[in-house]
Amino acid sequence: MKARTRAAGTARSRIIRAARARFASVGFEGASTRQIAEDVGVAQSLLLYHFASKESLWKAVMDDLFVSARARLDEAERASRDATIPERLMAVARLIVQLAAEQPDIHRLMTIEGRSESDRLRWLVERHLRPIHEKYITWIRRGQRARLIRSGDPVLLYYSILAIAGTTYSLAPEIKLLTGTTSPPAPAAVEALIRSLLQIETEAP
Amino acid sequence: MKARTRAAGTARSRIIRAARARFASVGFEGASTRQIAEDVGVAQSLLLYHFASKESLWKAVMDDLFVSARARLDEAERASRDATIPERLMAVARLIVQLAAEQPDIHRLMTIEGRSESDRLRWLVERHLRPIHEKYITWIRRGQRARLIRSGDPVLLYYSILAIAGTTYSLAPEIKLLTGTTSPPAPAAVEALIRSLLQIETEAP
DNA sequence: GTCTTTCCTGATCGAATGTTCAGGGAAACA
DNA sequence: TGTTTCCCTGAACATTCGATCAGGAAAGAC
Repeated sequence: MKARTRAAGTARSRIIRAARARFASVGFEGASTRQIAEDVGVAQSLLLYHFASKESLWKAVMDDLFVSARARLDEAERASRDATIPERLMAVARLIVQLAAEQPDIHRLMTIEGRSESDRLRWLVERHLRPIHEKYITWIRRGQRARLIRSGDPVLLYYSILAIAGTTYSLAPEIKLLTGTTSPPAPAAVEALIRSLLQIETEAP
Repeated sequence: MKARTRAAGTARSRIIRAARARFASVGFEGASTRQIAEDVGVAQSLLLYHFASKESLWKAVMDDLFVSARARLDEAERASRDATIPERLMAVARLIVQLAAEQPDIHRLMTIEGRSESDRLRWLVERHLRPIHEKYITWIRRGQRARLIRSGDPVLLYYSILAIAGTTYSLAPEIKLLTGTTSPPAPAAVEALIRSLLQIETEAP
């Protein structure tokens, strides 16, 4: 039956999607494979058939996340190829805000893992984070040399961009409880904030 | 014996300190009472003698954290009583950065809890967050009316301050792995960034 | 048809989870 | 000197954890 094959084919990806949500909300240690399996509606042993271990599942979640994110980042870079460095950086920042708004899980997963020097963090840094981060930190440095971006530690500036973009959407539940606001800020507002932060002049019309 | 009484007196607070570290690094669900007890060097059943349950322990950790934080915030407010609104806000921001640098656990705990609408988050919002946040969001609004602070959603601005101050120090392990830098940015640098964000003019000398 | 491969389930393992409880031992009070 | 109160421990509880394994059902190859 074709439906069987298709259901089997999607089972793996549905597991990844459910696992991402669980890992993002309760962390790696807090998430249970049984819970994830129940979310998907399959047997718990199926998770360990598709992924050798809980840790393998976590890595698969991260790979899935970053493969698509990096593809879109590359696209944003190509599209802004002819712009100035600060505007290229803003193009990337815009996409980061957009990604954070679409999938707040990304920032949640990152902030959960980034706080203790674990083997998982080491894996994540070497496999995904370093290639991305180092490039944009270099961009910031170049923009600063040209006096088009505010001075200061480039790493601090870069992580501030991630922080603003991420927390705005990943802390939506907290903000909702606090203010009653159900709709999060528009990406354009967050982007404008980042522009203030970097002290990048708005382009002349 | 006096030493006995004193050791007993500190046992409770040592448990709170160890629990804070565990909750901050692996989250509520991921932390185990046995692990915490082992960190302190006491029997696991002692935790449930001092605190009725794991959740009570978590609440005690949060109370301990916010009682001292709010005391220092009040002090910062009093010390800047005669300044302008933006400068009062910056005085508070300076303290927030300082707190984040001293105890990155605070931001870790908050970002772990703030991402899912749980009973614990509801408790935290009503008991601690609302009284603090609403006040400063009002300050921002007043500063905006006087055109001394950049326009835009006050809640977004407020959470951006928290985000920059917090992630800078709570993601120290990630940044260390990425850059090799062992010493985190100076609080003054982070404060200057927040000033840019809010577009608050530096005081004339 | 049979054979092989792939996907998936149920039962089960030892270890670890939060919680309960009976009781020990030191200090405080009578 | 008893007696009560307060810290604290060790054993035990049922439940849940990640992981293993035998085997079944479906699809494709021959």
